[in-house]
Amino acid sequence: MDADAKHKGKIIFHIDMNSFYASVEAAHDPTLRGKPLAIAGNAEARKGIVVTASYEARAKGVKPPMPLWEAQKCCPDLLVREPDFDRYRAASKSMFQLLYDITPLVEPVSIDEGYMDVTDVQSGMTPLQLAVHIQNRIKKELNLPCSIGIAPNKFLAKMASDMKKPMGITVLRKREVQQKLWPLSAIEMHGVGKKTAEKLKRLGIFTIEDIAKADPVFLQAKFGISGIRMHERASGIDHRPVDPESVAEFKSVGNSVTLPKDENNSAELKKVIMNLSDSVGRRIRKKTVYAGNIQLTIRYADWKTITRSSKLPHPISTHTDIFAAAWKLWEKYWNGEPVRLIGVTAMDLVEKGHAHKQLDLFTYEKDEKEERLSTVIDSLRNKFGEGSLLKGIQMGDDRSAQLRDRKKRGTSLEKDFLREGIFNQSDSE
DNA sequence: TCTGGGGTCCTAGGACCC
DNA sequence: TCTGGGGTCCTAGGACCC
Repeated sequence: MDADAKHKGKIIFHIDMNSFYASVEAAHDPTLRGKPLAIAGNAEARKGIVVTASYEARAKGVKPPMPLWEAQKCCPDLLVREPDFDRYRAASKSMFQLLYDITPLVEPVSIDEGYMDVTDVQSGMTPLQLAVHIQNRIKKELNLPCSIGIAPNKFLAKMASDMKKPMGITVLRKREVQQKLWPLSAIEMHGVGKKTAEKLKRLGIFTIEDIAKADPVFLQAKFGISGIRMHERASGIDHRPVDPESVAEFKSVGNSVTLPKDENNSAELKKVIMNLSDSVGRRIRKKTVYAGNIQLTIRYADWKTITRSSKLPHPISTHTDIFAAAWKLWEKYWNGEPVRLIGVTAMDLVEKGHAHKQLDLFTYEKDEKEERLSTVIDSLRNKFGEGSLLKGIQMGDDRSAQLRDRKKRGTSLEKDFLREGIFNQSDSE
């Protein structure tokens, strides 16, 4: 790379889908179009929170994450749909596929947003024309609206995509930072939330301009490394590259549930922890990683939340092992009071190939067997759905009885599936 | 009628080791 | 007799984002 190229500015896009879940539902069901729509869980199951609101709903004051009853109060004709994540994942996949058509330098950030580094894209178009082209394709082919920010780095691109919604395209040049960014209040800065904004106010800092003009040493003293970062970002500086690999680098995989009612029945709670362990196990096996650490989250009725984790002697991936670890934490730390939410998270994830390094042969073979059985059961479930096999897994308290049960059900059918080549099918999603 | 579920990153204290 | 000072690992909590 020559000296000129090194100093040449980058061109970064931030693509931000507008009211993504609501827009996907409207694309799917024409009767929802142009109406105030909220995507929210079941209120009876205490999941009645607005996750996404259409712009028509936002105009009436509906704003996630608002309790559904509150949303209905300010918008009586609000249409409500429960989230359909499979549908959103499919739409997301199509959307990113369109972006990959332009360049491989795409970094998905979440289901509905991502960065692109289009510096070296040879399209014969200006960056603005390219953005219009992308926005049009997403609208035409998927019937979904998005906003695009164009800037020399990720932070400014992100701030730019926020400036005009829905269906906006905003260019934010470095030299426009003072005029376009500085007037915004501090909380509008990506990375500054409610708590930090309040603390900034107490320090006499109200706008992004105030942050940029504050002494970075002072900010560091008050906010640590985040203070330095805040100061840089407010000045329009952000050196993070667009990293297409970052999607694959999972740090943790967890599942949690808010229970229909506050629960202190031990048997019920045990079932919940089994289910969570089961689904976390399936998800990490699908990614072919092992967990070196299991974390249990308990939220009590009064909203007080604790997390307890423990590093494992060796990495695990089966339902049985994950449950055993989570249950140990539960027995040690649950204070016996009614519980609102439980979560199980696999952390310290390691690639399959590196997981068994320091194990003796016996443990290794035992693990391989268990894991193979888990994989068989995963396949059976994919094929026949939940239910038939789940019973066997969830009922027994005795671990070896469970294993025998799984083995009996698994191995007899394992051959059939090998014959059908089900293990060679690649996972969708 | 309070307040979902999936994550990442940072901080801070204690244990432990040299 | 009045006791340093790093460095690393582990754990818990909290801020923030979508």
